[in-house]
Amino acid sequence: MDHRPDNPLLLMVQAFQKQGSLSEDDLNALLSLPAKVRKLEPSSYIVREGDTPNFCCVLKSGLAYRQKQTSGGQRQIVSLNIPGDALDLQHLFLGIADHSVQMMTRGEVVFIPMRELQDVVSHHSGVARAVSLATLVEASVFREWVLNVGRRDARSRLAHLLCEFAFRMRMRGLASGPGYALPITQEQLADALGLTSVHVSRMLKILESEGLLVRNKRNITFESWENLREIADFNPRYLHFLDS
Amino acid sequence: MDHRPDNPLLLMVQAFQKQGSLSEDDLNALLSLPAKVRKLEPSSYIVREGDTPNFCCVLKSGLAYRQKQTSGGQRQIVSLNIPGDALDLQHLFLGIADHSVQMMTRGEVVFIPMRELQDVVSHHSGVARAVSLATLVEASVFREWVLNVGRRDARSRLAHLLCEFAFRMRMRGLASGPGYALPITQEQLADALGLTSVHVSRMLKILESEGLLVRNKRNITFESWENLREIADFNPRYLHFLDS
DNA sequence: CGGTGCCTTGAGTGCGCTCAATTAAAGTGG
DNA sequence: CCACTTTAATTGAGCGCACTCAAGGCACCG
Repeated sequence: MDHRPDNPLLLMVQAFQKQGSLSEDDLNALLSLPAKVRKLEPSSYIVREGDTPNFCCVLKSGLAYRQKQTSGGQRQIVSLNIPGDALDLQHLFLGIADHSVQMMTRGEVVFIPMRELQDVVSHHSGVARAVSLATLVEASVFREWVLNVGRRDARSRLAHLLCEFAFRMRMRGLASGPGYALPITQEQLADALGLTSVHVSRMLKILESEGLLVRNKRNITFESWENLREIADFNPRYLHFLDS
Repeated sequence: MDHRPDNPLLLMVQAFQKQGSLSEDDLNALLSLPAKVRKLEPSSYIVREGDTPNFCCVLKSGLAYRQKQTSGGQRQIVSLNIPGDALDLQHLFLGIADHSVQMMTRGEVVFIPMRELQDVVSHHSGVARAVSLATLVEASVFREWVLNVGRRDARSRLAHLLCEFAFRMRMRGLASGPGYALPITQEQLADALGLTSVHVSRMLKILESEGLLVRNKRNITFESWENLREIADFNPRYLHFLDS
């Protein structure tokens, strides 16, 4: 049992606990998992499409993303990940990675041997439940992204991503004030939105000129969360925060 | 135990078995679930966004889809479902529905009381595994859709959807020849692709004029699967068919 | 101090949209 | 079975959102 506040899996476990109940036993099993922490540089790969990973990993600090590419090399970021997120739970049951996982910024990743995690999952129904819940919420976010990319114009689409990011950071207790750092290049933002970086630049300028946010280097401050939420058409229901 | 060939859950169970191993015990538990079959008309709702369903359902015949809408009423179809698909496994763990499930065509749906299914899942690890696998494959499809809608042009995007549909039908043994019925309106196709029905009509015409497919009412025949696959940039890896 | 990466801005283009009219097909009821 | 209604598909004309290409600015870093 390892409840030390610096346990590398603590953030993930806290995230699990916010969503559902873990027994004392589940909790200990998770926190006792053998875990190796590695510091990684921006854009280093954690999983490559085509791999069959023998580990699962959890983001401890920094930001990561998952991406797919067309055969023509067009990139689409399909997920942004913040500290506490499990980065590849799918490999517990799926063999071959269908997409790549990469660091967005410098940060730390916790690697857990697949076998050990599988054991814990199969012997602790509370953990199994938490893992299922996490993957289902993730799937819900994918659906919202399909809607976002498919049906919202560039301005709303960008605003939606900003709202989602802020909301998730707050859900996890990683942001408090009206602003947050967004250490993402506009090109990455564009790849997450199905846009070009040029257009993202223009849209950010527009949002700023509308008084919805203020930029300072890569820090973003929301000037009017309600107005931004409105034009983003952001409804956090799909994040399933506490709907048991 | 109910192995009769007309068991309404047979198709789903067969789909599970193709992906992984179910023990005799798992199998019997699934096939013995109380299940109520209902015939439904096109566009009737199975789940509405905001509901908290107390059942899980499986498509027995016909086609269904899942959709989300922007506050402005723009519709995005996020998933097409074929016979044997579970339509709302997410509600096993998530309370409030974040999207709607609707019939595309006339068809039959099997309703399973949530409680009973939860019991089977928690007492049969093979079933739990199969359910996890199914939801993870589903999530993988969502990711591919984000890529499809975000980064492919209209022609490839449409071709990709056609390829995916054909491939999945074949995976499940529901199509054999070079063609298949596609009982979907062009407007629904458009809503699945983030396009307008007008443009879908034009793209279908182009694909036909390129000799890639032939249309006859709503039947589509592939004239050149390889060429269509190429311009669709379709790689079935993301469907995780038999990669254990 | 030059190099490099990222962002910004302008000018011009084009893919997919809107609006609208027409045709074709599928139901529906007498 | 045929007249009528409704729904779906096609086609044209024109527009606009987001793209491409390219130049220039700014910040960070060796």
